[in-house]
Amino acid sequence: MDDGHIPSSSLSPWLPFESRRRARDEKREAVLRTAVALFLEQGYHGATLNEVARRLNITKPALYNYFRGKDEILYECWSIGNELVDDCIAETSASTGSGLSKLRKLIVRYAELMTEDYGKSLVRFDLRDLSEDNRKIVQTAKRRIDRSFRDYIAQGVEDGSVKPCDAKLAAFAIAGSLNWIGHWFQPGGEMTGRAVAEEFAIRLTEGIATTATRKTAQNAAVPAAEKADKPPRKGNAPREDESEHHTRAAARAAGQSKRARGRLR
Amino acid sequence: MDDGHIPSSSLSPWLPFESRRRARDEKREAVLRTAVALFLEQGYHGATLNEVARRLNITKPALYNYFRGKDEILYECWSIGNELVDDCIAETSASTGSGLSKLRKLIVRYAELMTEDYGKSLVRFDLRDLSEDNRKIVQTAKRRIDRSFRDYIAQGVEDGSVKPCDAKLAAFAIAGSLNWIGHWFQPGGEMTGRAVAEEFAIRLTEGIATTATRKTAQNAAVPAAEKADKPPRKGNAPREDESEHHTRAAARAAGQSKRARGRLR
DNA sequence: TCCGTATATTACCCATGGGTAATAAATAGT
DNA sequence: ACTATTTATTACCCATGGGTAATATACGGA
Repeated sequence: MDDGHIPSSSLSPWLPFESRRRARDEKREAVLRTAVALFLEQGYHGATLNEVARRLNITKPALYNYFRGKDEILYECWSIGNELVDDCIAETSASTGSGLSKLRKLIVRYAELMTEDYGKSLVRFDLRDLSEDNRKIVQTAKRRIDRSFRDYIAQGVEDGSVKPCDAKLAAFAIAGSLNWIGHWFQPGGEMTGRAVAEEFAIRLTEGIATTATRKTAQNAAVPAAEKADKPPRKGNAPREDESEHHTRAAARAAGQSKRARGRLR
Repeated sequence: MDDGHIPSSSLSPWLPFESRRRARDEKREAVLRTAVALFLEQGYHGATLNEVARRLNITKPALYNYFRGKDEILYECWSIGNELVDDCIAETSASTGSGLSKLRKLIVRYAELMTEDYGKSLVRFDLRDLSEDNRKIVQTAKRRIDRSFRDYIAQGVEDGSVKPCDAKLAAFAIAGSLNWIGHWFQPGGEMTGRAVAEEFAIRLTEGIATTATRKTAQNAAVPAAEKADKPPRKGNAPREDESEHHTRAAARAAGQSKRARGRLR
């Protein structure tokens, strides 16, 4: 095909034919930045390592100095996104306030993440393209994220900031809206990622909050806990959560160690 | 690999080695049913035509009697899903009631679709795997779906059944939750597709509805034009949608013609 | 200046799987 | 029964792209 792509020398540590003495990690990250952008642009299967390399002014085999293979690059992209989510969760958990307040904080942060490349990689990449081991790590981490949403909702129900509701379904509904941002948002539109995030934080909690948040008023009349026709479902554990043991620390540690170096000579 | 898959003779018109005299269309549809299931199960790129054929007790080249290639099979799967959505929209548009009422109807139908294979194909398949022409068709259809959501919301704002809000963002939020169902729902869980659909119809409109509707199934919530913030424009009777009935038949017919036969000899 | 290590390049391999040609078997019409 | 048409099979082609081996070049330290 035509090589209509600009070498983008400013983004690549590999200057076309000059001194190449950058640090190793810097190069690794440059590969990932390029890869995640290309994967999002053309799809994992549509993107080739040759193209990744070309955009970095190097050749394909050079990539193997940093990664074991294509699927590992995919995993590393996802892993960075996951670390960013972990940060969101950590910050949110550390904050004080009602369950609703925490939920809103998490929504804002998570939503904004979905407008960025690494955030998108969390929801646009296919688990089945990963190796068995990495797939398990990802699945575990995804459950953890889901659990955070559920926990905040459940917490909100307890402290009265959230109307009684099925935490699981409510979390799915919220996460669905947020994850979808990663599919339709692209920078350069009418709204910034931040604006979308804040709007969503309001919109997605309007339905379940006990307190009105919109100045558009007109709602009022939202009693705290009127209808409890949805009993809490005690002791009916969802079958999908089985191995939640090692969550954050383990996932991160595993990720880090696994992401050590590319080739083992 | 192991061929651990059951021939599922009951689902395939091609009995292992017996009389094969089924009608052509029946076979075409059997291919699509098998393909959509496999694509969802293993991903489009992970699934091979050999495997599709194997599950139907035939061989790969036989598929080419019905389709031009793999990407066309993908498109046809998507196309069936799209017809189902068109039906949802047509039925909803044909109904009378407030914008909110129509929105809820559409949500219920659309959500339930997302729990079925052909519905999932609408949101799980990657547009970039389609040919140029088919991709454009899909994109256009997707915009049409998005427009339906927006229109109902806007209509609801006008007739007072929906709080004033950004119709575009609200539609994205709702569609996101619904589309996400296609990613997490799998039959055999605790809830049926129908139950999820109805719960979502309530939850997703709780935030924007002017009337509180908790757990009253989907009664046609009468807007009750008491809120004078946005006067309900008298003389704006529930828009008499000129019979959309043709939409369904026409779309299906068009679809049929377009996906007439596979090979042109 | 020389050497060892890290990093890049050129030139390959080759498994995979979509797609096709030649051909055989089944089916329908007369 | 004979023939034309449809529909299936066997046996292949081959482009693609991930991955590797051999080798060259740059760098950093003594």
